[in-house]
Amino acid sequence: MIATCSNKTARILALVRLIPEGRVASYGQIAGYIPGVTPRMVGFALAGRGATDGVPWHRVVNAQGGISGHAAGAEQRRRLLAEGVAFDSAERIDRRRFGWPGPDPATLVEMGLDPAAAFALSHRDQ
DNA sequence: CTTCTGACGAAAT
DNA sequence: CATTTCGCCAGAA
Repeated sequence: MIATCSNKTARILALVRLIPEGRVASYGQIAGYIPGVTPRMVGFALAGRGATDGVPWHRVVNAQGGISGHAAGAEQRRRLLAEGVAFDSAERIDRRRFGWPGPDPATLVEMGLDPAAAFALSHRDQ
């Protein structure tokens, strides 16, 4: 039950929390599910709170499937490898294999979000 | 109250 | 492929 999601930050974290083990999502992808939220806000949400509390922050990478230059980058990479996520020679993750398809439409509705957004999102990426 | 700053993305050029 | 521009939350000092 996800209530009191007035804050965009809370919704972002809630969404990140849904990413299953062995899969990754991009900042932009997460932002895409929540109207009014930009990829930057996703980054801010994770950085500002040190969201290590039940939130799999390491499963959020940039649009290129890589880890941006941040302090916990090394640990992030290590955690992903431990989950079976592979990096190519350019230190990038193949989103066709490890990318998170997104949450179930029902879950989005439950969170007060629009499933159509997810549809548009999956339609965009290639 | 103000100012600073912090894990990004996409389109245009 | 490199560089620029805009988008505009939230917590700390």
